Amino acid sequence: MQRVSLGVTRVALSGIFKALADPARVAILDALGRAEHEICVCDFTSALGLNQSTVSHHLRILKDADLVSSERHGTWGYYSPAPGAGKRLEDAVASVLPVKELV
Amino acid sequence: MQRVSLGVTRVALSGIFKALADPARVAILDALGRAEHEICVCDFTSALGLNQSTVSHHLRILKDADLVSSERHGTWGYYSPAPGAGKRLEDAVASVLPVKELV
DNA sequence: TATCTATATTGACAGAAGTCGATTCAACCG
DNA sequence: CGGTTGAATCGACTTCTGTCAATATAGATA
Repeated sequence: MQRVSLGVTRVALSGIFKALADPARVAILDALGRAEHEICVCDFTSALGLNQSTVSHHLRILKDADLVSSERHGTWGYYSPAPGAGKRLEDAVASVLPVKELV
Repeated sequence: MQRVSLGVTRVALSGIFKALADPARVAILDALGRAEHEICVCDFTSALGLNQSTVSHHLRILKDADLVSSERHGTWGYYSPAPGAGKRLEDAVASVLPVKELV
């Protein structure tokens, strides 16, 4: 029986992945990534076929995970990918990747 | 209100991330990635402080997601990262990454 | 055969997560 | 001021998930 070492930040790591562990949030992030400009909440409710409160809920989870950032213009709330979100995701994946497969 | 396009495979994508959305599974994958050789189930039960059936449960989830592969030697079950798991993970992340941040 | 051992599966339970309706909040406009 | 509108929050409900104890399975060994 060999010794198995446990990484220190596995809870934090799984937290990032948990933020992506829902089809709606993947769709949101994907749309935000492709968009030329910021997207408002109301755009998602129709596109996702979800209630407004549900969309707000998913956006807050993505924001808590620092994957998106929000900005308020009047009564509209606009969302965009958070700065550095890409790098944080890549780092998260790299840390669970098989060592041999790292270049 | 602008049109928002939805990717086709968002359920599949979120499924991959869901497999990583638990600290125990992150630890398992991380350990398998660093290990020189395959690791048997019994190694994880002590390292993770989890019941044997719980470890089996997590391993099955990882296997269903094609992230690990298993092999049986006698009564022992040995696990290792599935071939191509790294690439699949990288592709999954790339598909939700902000386009601008892709090199 | 019987028995032991490592793993897989099943059943049950508590807590987490997704969803919606209703309400509240904040900014705009009469 | 009051009313409207887009978004956030709250409350309730259902479904999903992680966990363990108990049982079943597969292989080794006597």
